[in-house]
Amino acid sequence: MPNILPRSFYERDDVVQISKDLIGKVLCSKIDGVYTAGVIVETEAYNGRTDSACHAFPDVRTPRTATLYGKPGLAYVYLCYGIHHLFNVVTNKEGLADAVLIRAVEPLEGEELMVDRRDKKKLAHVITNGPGKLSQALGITTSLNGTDLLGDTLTIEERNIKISQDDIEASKRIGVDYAGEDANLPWRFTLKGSKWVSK
DNA sequence: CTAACGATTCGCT
DNA sequence: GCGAATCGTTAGT
Repeated sequence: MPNILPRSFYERDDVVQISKDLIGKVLCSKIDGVYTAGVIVETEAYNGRTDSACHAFPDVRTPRTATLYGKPGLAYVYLCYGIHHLFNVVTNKEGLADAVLIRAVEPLEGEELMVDRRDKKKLAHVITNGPGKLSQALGITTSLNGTDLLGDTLTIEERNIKISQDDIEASKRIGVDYAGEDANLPWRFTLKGSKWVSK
């Protein structure tokens, strides 16, 4: 029996804390009947009310951001640069647009399928060390936007991988320079020493 | 309806 | 290191 994280995990009001807690958890996908999974090693926090790097800032509802305002534990997937599917987890209470971007995972199950989806020959860090890359490796596309992570297509599970708080490193977020002051917030979290994080 | 642009990646120099 | 690829979303005409 998989140990799926409960809704209450996502419903907490501190999106930064949730981002840290997600390091070491396992992201699983079952697409077209095939299963892949990876350990989350890199995340970023986005706050819809105080953070100008967030799509929903300053608390604007648009067709795209509707998912961010949905209930905690939903997947928010959107297309970036017309090419890349980026995967986020919706957190906080319904009506509050907070989310955690998953930026990198360490392949755990279905490695061959991930390599295949990425059109590569063998397993290497380039397979999943970026938000667009891991989405492709796990088979995540915008058609999964709004999927409940407590269902059976996409889940995040606790597999008792021990992560010490000392092993989590905070740094500036990537690719959000346009956000001015908020671009300097130390809201990116990586697993220290992991070769699977993005550069 | 039109135009500008992005929470990126990849290939070439 | 630099620039193109590529298209949905958004805001403005």
